[in-house]
Amino acid sequence: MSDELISIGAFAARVRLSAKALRLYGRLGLLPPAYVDPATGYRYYRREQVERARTIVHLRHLDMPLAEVADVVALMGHDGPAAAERVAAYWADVEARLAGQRALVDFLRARLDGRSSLMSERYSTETVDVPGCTVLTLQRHILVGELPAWIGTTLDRLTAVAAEECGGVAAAPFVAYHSEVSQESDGPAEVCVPVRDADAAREWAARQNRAVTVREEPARRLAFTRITKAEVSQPMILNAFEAVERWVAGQGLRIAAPCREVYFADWSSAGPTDPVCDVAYPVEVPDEVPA
Amino acid sequence: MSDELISIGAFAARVRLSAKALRLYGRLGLLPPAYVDPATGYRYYRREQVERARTIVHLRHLDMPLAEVADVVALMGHDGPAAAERVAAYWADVEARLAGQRALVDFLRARLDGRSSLMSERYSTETVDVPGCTVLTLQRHILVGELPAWIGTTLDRLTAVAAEECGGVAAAPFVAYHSEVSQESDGPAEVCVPVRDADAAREWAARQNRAVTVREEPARRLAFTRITKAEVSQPMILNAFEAVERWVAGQGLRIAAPCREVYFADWSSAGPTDPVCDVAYPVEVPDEVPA
DNA sequence: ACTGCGGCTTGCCCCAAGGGCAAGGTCAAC
DNA sequence: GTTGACCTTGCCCTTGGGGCAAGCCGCAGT
Repeated sequence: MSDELISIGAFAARVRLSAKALRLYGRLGLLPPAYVDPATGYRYYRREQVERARTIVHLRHLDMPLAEVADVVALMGHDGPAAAERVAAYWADVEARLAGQRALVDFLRARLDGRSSLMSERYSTETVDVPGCTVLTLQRHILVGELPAWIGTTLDRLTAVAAEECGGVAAAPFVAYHSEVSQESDGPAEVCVPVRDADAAREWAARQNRAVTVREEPARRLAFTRITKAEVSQPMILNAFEAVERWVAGQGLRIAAPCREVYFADWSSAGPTDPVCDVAYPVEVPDEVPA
Repeated sequence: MSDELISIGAFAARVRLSAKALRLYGRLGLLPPAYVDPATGYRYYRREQVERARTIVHLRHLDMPLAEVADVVALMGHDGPAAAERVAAYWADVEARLAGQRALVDFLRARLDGRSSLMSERYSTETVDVPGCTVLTLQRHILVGELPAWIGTTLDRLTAVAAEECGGVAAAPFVAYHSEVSQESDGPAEVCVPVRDADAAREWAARQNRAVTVREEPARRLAFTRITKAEVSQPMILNAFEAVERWVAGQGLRIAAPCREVYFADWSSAGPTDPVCDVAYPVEVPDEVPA
């Protein structure tokens, strides 16, 4: 009762796929034909393969990549619940990405509508000169979704190292957004913690042979605006960056280095309306410019 | 103050794009450099272009295709609210697609979990022989999202034509899912309305020169299960199709033609729990098979 | 002025997930 | 035996870039 072979066209119609897609899935081992005529190369399928094919179709309708589809259908054969969980995990990722995109839609609509001109008045900007220092840094390419978590854990780690090995934290830690030239979705971000004992830091870094490096951060003049914990989130924080940038342009100043977020307060003990962070752009100091 | 030219690398860092992407956007006219050195081909941008570039970046983060991004930024210059509305419309489309995918996730998880084996008992399947008839048909490639609306309006139109021009509706209208060989996302669907006066139908169709055609539908033996109005929706209806298919396979029968939905009740007056539709597969009649 | 290094240019090939078409071999019905 | 529908492989096309090579360019140090 199951020994009937179905040609690729008939099978394609049954599972609502194109023959081309079936050939692709066969090549990838995702859904190999039950039998291939060695003389003619004709592919033949069996009725039992319909279920697997339909599952693949459904997963593709969720825009799941074929590589992940392959994992799910491999699981499906012997561990249905695990396969179901894999699908759930995939979809949770999608929903998470979507939450960010939804916020971005609101932000963009407001901006395009011209309503954001009101917002720029909320961000009062001023400048401050900060001395140079030695910083412990960790840099990484990262997507917006993981940024907050990564910043949190990395700040904690580097702060602990600074306290134990480098004479303590010398000033407020900050995150610089380099984005030197390439970016995959969000350019390289760099967590920086100023330390008191530069030599100890360099020694420690040499011993560790890790991604953590030590460098000199020059003295800067920063144009900055202070924001609350609630405002430190995508895409709200973009308003702050834009406001500072507009202010800098309006003052006739020039941006000298990548933008940064300076975390001067303790994150975990702050409430949503407490100021915790300065959104800053280093600007050129006139004296620095050669006459 | 705005006459400073920014090299592509510096500009890329400012707006968090790759130089490659900037070159692409320039070629597409989306964000052409303010100046291109005719001798060296070097591209230079201006600070004023940062806003446009950032908008493009945000729109791309929404996975908006560049062609549509081009429309939005073109609008942005002179009609902000229109641009904002375009973004809103785009996002509404995304959310609509997502609603369907969410339902599909639930369906798939249940199926992979093995919970759907219980469901197959809900669908009691039987067979019925229906006589051949002449049908007025309209066929179209369509995506799942538009299916219900298209079926509704097309059924109404063809039913009206059948009543006025073809001696009336001879039997329950149905929708056949051909999916002959190609499908873009959901294969060709065909709305069929049986008519009493075959000759009048053929004449009418010839006069109309439209997409509506007339054909003979042979006598069929249908394996079917009856579902309620609430169950006629993606992806719930898939359970019914699968149940029928399993029943057919279990009986040792063979599917003879594409599956169909037979609408035997008045759609608009039916409540959610009223049966309105038979989900059916034509099966081979043993006598038809040559000895 | 020379030299080096990093930035910039174009051009080519690569990815997913197939669609479309061409040239040719096969199957099944008449 | 022939026709027409079906199947095969192979090639180029899509979107939105990434990566790399070869070769120019600009700026800083000497």
